[in-house]
Amino acid sequence: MSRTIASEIEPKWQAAWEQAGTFRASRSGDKPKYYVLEMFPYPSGRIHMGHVRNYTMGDVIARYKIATGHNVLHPMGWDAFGMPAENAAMASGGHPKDWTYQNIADMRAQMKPLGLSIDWSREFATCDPEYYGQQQALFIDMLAAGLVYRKNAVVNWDPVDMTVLANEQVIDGKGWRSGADVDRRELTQWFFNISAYSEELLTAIDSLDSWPAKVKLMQANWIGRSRGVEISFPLSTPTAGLESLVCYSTRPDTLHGATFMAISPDHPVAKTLAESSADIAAFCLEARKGGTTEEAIEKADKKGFDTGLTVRHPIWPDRQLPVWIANFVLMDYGTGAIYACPSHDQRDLDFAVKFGLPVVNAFNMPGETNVIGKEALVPGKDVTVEYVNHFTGLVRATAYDVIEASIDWLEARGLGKGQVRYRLRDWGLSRQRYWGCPIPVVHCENCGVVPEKKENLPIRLPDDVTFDVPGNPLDRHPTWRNCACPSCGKPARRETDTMDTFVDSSWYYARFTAPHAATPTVMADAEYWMNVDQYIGGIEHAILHLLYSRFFARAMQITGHLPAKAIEPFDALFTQGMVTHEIYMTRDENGRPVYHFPEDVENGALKATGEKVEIIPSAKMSKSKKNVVDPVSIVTTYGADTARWFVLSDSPPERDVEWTASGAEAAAKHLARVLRIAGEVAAMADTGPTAEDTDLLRAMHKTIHEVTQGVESFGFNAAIARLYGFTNTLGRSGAGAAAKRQATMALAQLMAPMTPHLSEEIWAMLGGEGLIAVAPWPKADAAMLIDDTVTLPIQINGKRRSEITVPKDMPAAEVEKLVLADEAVVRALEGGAVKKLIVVPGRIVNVVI
RNA sequence: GCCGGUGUGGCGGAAUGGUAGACGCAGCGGAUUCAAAAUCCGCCGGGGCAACCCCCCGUGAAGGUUCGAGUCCUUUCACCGGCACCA
Repeated sequence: MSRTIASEIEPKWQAAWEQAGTFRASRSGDKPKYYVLEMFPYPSGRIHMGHVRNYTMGDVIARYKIATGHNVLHPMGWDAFGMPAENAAMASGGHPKDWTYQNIADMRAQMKPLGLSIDWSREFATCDPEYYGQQQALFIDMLAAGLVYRKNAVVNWDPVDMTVLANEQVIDGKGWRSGADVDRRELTQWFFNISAYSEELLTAIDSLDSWPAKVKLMQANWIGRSRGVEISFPLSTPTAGLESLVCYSTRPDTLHGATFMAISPDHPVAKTLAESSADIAAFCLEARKGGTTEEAIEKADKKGFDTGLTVRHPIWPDRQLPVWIANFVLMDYGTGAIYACPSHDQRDLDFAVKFGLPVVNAFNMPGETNVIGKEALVPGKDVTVEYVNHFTGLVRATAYDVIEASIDWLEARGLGKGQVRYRLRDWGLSRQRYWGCPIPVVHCENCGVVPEKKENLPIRLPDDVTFDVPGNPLDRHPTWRNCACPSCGKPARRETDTMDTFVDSSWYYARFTAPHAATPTVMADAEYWMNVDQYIGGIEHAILHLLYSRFFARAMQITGHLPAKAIEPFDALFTQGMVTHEIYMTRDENGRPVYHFPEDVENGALKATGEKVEIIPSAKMSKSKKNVVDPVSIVTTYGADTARWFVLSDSPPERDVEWTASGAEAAAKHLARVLRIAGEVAAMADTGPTAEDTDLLRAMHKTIHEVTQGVESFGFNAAIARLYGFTNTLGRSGAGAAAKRQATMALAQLMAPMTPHLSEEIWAMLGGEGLIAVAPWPKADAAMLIDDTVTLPIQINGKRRSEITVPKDMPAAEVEKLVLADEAVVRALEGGAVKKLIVVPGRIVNVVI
């Protein structure tokens, strides 16, 4: 049966939708628009179960919205630039372009049998010149609007591959590909000034009502607003043209405990001192090393160098604090200099202990001499602290109030300046890579950096490149770099950096509204289709992709490419869980793990040899662990509807779902059963109504109500449970042919978003009009949702002891009488009195004795 | 370290403060069959009872609010996720 569904029914209906243009979106009609979007895939060449789950969820929403009278836009594209294509080219000698487009063709062919309601006419890949040319236009507009700039930045440089590496590509200080020691090199790079929008991006989070709280929190933490104060400490000897060291502190209340200053090895003072001192130069070089990876930071020892300089404490002029260069002070946060208060900051304390610097407890009451041990004293912001604040005089307040009072006190005396700072940095977009969108600027000896003329766009990637030598092929291409200056016309050189691929995915949602336009967007289309009503994707994009997209929506508004209402591009966001699977493992003769594909294992043993396998609990499907199930083989074996039904059924969509062979089998069986029941109903002779008609129709209306609620609230697993229940009812019902036919057609409709092919088949079998894909969603009759009688549980002292069945509108007084006459109640009372009797109409009764 | 989330049968998971365990998987029993597959029917948290009834216990742990708590509050444990030498 499932073979039939897979091989005959599914292709038939896919062809029918295709022919009818069912999912072609157009900006017309008086229906409300609805834009549903799933995060577009990277064309790796194979779809995986995670894709199936993601796109199925979007498809359920899209199909449900079509049925409820919306004009739906549901597009699909390819996030097609990026390193894997270049790596493949380096490994196999092919071309990234061929590799990518072949993968797209393969994946599209794997995706189409899923029966998704996608408007394929809007498909594009970000590596299409038509797309990246418009991205270049956008870049030029952003450059003109001051949203992009160039500056020197310290980057991870792989000297073998001759490229910049992202932090996560540096492992133990070595390049992940080359294994070479990574340098920290200062290069001129392009940046989006996203940090200028820190406050805006932070406060606007509040408006994202239909985003998961978790994602909003992660974004807020990433932006990392902090309130503090800038304080100047006069230097004993002016250095690097500076009279004093400025530091930023969020804890000015601890100023009394300041015992030394620490500056970053990259601080101008440190750099100046390094020029005249080989020791300092050596120290700074050493301190800068250590890499930027997480482990490296975790393990990093405190390193320090006493410069011999001192600064004067701004409040107590008799105190001179030594200035140290310290490896734990970062140049790109705050001012690159800190005053250290070891008593109230763990890092400062660790440093002080290591280098024998004094520790003064700023929170001591007069006369108290509380000594700080190995742990710094750090009160919570809401905790009331009791101590003499040595300058403001506040004695007992929350730490938060003390900090605010300290800032005010310092400001009033001109000693400090209250400040708000953010963790968010500007977004470096330059990549020394071939397979990305060329940055459309030209370097001219006369005119400097000049944006390319828009009529010259797209600046295409040259096809004739080689990957046999490391480095950026654009850099060493014989002719590509040569061009005429757009401003003066003299010979000039192109920028050879390409854009971070996150740029490509930061505006594709807008491009889908007019995917083939000669401008980045068309205002009328954007005005009509934006915003994305429902965006669906993995939690792994909670921060960067979504933050960048929010920034781009603002940038595109400033540059006139999006309407004001699209300032937040995604009205609702849903982050779905992963598809997981058990891992099957044996060990080789050396005890090393050997993993096995699920299809090679049966009943806990290898099919081939019968050797028992170790079963490791379910984890994210991964090729290296071989715990993968190929959607293509599932679709071939069981059909797309089975795969769709299963990935929706077992777990709530935001959680992980474990793929099991028995679960997939069960899904296939169930769908076959529904088809069988429908066949029986279709073949039923009309015998007239029976006594069971009403029961069946009541169940139908309840199911309509509950499934509708489930789909509306992303409760797909609960909706499917209701559909199972209704199928059981239908299968056992002795209702007449007409009622059964009605119930079966409703079942098909309710299942249609999840199992569209099967539903079309049943719809046609029972004489439904047109395609079920466009049939109006069934409505629950409110009157049919309420039974004539209700069964009320009777609790005695809060424990269920009995129940009574009464007419639905029986007055409470009469219910009480019946309850008091109930056998279980009488027995429990033993002739005693009822203390209290609670009747919740239509719900429950509680007898308190 | 800071911020957040989640803990319910053998398993995945249901449950607007109102009958805990819907629905599915696995398991057990039965029907059908020469037999199997497929299908259909039934049972299925733990304990007490010969047994239906019935009684006791049960949503990580301990308290609390309430007629009534998986759900609300306090404390606590475990696991998961995000951020992090961010001053």
